[in-house]
Amino acid sequence: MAVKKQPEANSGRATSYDVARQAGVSQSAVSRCFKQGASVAPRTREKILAAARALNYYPNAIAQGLITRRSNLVAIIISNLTNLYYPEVLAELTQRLSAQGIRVLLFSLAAESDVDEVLDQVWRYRVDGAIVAARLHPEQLAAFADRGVPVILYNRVGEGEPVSSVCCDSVSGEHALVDALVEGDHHVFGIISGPADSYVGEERVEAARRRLHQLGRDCQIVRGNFDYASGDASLRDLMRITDRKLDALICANDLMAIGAIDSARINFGIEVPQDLSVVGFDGVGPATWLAYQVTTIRQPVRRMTEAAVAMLIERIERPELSPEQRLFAGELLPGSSARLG
Amino acid sequence: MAVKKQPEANSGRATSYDVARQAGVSQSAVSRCFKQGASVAPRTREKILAAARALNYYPNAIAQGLITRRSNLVAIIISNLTNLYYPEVLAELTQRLSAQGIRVLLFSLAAESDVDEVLDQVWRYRVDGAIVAARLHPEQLAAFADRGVPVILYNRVGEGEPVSSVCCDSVSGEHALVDALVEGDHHVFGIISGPADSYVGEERVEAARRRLHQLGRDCQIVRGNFDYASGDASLRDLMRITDRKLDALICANDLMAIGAIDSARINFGIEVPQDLSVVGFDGVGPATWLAYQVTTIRQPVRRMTEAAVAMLIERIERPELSPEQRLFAGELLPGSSARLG
DNA sequence: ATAGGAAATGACTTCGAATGCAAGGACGAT
DNA sequence: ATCGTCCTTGCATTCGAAGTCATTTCCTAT
Repeated sequence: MAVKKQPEANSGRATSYDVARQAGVSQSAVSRCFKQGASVAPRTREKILAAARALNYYPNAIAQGLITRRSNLVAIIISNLTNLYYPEVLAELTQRLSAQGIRVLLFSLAAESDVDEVLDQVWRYRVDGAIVAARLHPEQLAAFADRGVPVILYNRVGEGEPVSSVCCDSVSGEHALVDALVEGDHHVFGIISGPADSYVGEERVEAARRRLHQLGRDCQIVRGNFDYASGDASLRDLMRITDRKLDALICANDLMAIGAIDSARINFGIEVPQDLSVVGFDGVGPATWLAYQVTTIRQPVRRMTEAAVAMLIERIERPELSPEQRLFAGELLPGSSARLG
Repeated sequence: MAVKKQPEANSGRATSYDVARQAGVSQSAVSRCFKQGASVAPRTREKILAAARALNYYPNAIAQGLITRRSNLVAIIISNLTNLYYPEVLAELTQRLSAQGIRVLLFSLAAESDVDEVLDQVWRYRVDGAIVAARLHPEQLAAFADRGVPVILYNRVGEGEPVSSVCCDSVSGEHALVDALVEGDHHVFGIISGPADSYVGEERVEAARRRLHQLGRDCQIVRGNFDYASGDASLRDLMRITDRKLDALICANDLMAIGAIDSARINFGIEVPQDLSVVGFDGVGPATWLAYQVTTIRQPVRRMTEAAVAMLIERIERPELSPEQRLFAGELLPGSSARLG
C-alpha cells in the first residue's frame, strides 16, 4: 500500500483555494467574501462561508500583509515591565489596539536604552507603527521617519526632534505637590530622583526643584532608580547628609515613595505624615493601599493610552499628518502620607 | 517636467531585488547571503552586504514567513496583567523568546475566559506556538492540536486533555504553609480563595483545606478575587461569620494577603502576626516589602519561564513530541506575617 | 424582444523571499 | 590537456491572498 498524501487532513492549513474548490467558485470570490464591502451575491457568499466553516478556514494574515503592505502589527517597546506602572499601560494599549483590529508585537527591554537590539526586528516585521516607552536617540527616531513608520512616544519626548508623544505633565504635577507641601508648612525638603537615563524622572525632579526655589525653599537631592529598594536606600542617604530635620520628601515615583515610607517608619521610627510628609508620582495601585495612601499625582492612564492609540492609528492611515505632542494633566490625589495646607 | 517615480527615495522599503541590482547579483544570492550556512563566495557576500547596508535593507519577515511557513511568532495569551505576578512572567518570557529569535504577539484578556475572542487572530497570524496563562476549554485545546500549533499552559492544566504545561506545585506549597502554621500552634483557620474561574486558586485552596482536615483543623473559606481590595473585603467577611477568634489566615495569593494584613491592622486593630498569622502565595515584589514581609511560597519564575520557552521551542521544531507536564516546587519564604513553628 | 447598465465572477498578476534544479567556474588529480 | 568534483550562482517556481481588468450574468426600461 502506498503512502497517500492527505490534503485535507490538517484542517488548520486550509487556504482560500481549498475553500474556493469546496464552494465551486474562484479564489477571488473567496477573497472578496472576506472583504468588507466587496460585491458578492448573497447565495455565493453563503456557499463560501459554509465551505470556509467546514474547512476551518481563516485568512492568512501573513499573506494578506505581504500583498496589502499592511501588517496590522504595531510594535510596543517597553523598558521596565517590572515597574508597576507599565503593566497597566501595556494592558490598556493592547486591549485598545485589539479593539481596532491591530495586533501587538511586544518588545520588552532589560534597560531603558537597549532599543537598538530590537529595532532591526521591528523593521523586519514591517510594523505599521510603534508605541515606545523607552529612550530613543535622534538617529533612532530618524530611522522611523525614514521608513515611514509612525511612532508615538509614551511619557517621553523626542529631544529636539519633532515626534508625536503622549505625556503626563510633570511640571504642573510637581508644582501642585510642592505648593501643597509648602502650604502645609514644610521647610526642609528632600528629593529622591529617578535613574539618570529616565526622561520623566529628570523632568519631575527639575520641576520640583525649581518650584521649591521659587518659593524660597532649599532641598537635598539624591538619586534613586524608581524601585522600592531605592526608596529605602535613598532615604538613608538623605538622613545621613541632611543636617536639619527633614520634614518633606518628594519622590520621583510612587514606588520609591512607598519604599521611603516603610523605611522611615520601620528603620527610623519616623511617623508619616506627622514627622515627615512623603509624596510620589504616578498613582499606581499600591499607592492607594491602606498602609500608604500616598499623596501623589495620578496619571490619567486611560485617557493617555486612548490618545496614544488614536494618534497612532490616525498617522498610520494618514502618514502626512504632522507630529503632535499631547500633555495630560495629572490629578492630585491627596492621601494621608503628607500633611497638606 | 514630468513627475518622476523615485524608486530609492523611501529607503525603508528596499527589497532583495533592489539589493541584488545594486550588488550586481541575483535575488537568490541575496537571499542566501542572509541565510545561515548557505554557500556564498566571500567576495560576493561582501558586495551584497555592502549593498544591503547602503540601501538599509532588512529582509521582510512577512514574506519569509509566507514562503517558509514559519512566522517566528509566538502568541502569549495572558488574562490579568494587572495582577503583579504576571508582568514579571511576561517580561521574562518575552526576553527569553527574543533571545531565541522569536517574536511575541501579545494578547491580553479582560477576563480569564475571554480566550475565544482572540483565538481567531491567533489562527490568522499563523503563530508557531503559544504560551497561555488563561483558561482554555477542551475544544479550544483541540483547536490548537488540530492546527498543529504547540501550546504550553502556564500555571494551568488541560483539564482532561493531555497538554504541555508548566506549573508551580500548589499542593506541596500549601502543605508547607499549613504545616508551618499548625506547628506554630494555630487553631482557627480562615481561607481566602481566588475567583471561581481560576484554576490555581481552586487548587491552592483545596490543597490547604485537605491538609488542614488531615491535621484535624477546621476552616472557614470565603471567596476573593485575587486583588488587594478583596483581601480587605474577604477578611471582613471572615470576621463576620467566624464565631471563634481567627488566628491564621491562608490567602490564595500574596496580593490578597497584603490586603488582609492592612485591613486587619488598620480596620480591626489586629496585630499581625501576634494576633493573626497571614500567609500568601506567589512571592511577588510587594510581599517582601518591609511593612509586610509576607510568609509565602515563592514561585521559581525564572526556572518556570525558562522551561516554558524551552518546551515550546522543542515542540515547534519537533511537533511529534508528546505533551509534558512540569511541576516546580515553590520555596517557602518565611516572612514576619506569620508565627511559624 | 432588446439595448443599456449594474452587479457578479474569474483569470491573472502581484507582493518579497526561499529553494530545487541546472549550469557555470575553479581546482586538483591524472 | 582532460576529466571529475565541489563550490557558486542564477532561473524559475512557490507560498496565500488581494486587486485589476475583462467577461458574464442579471435586471430593468423601452
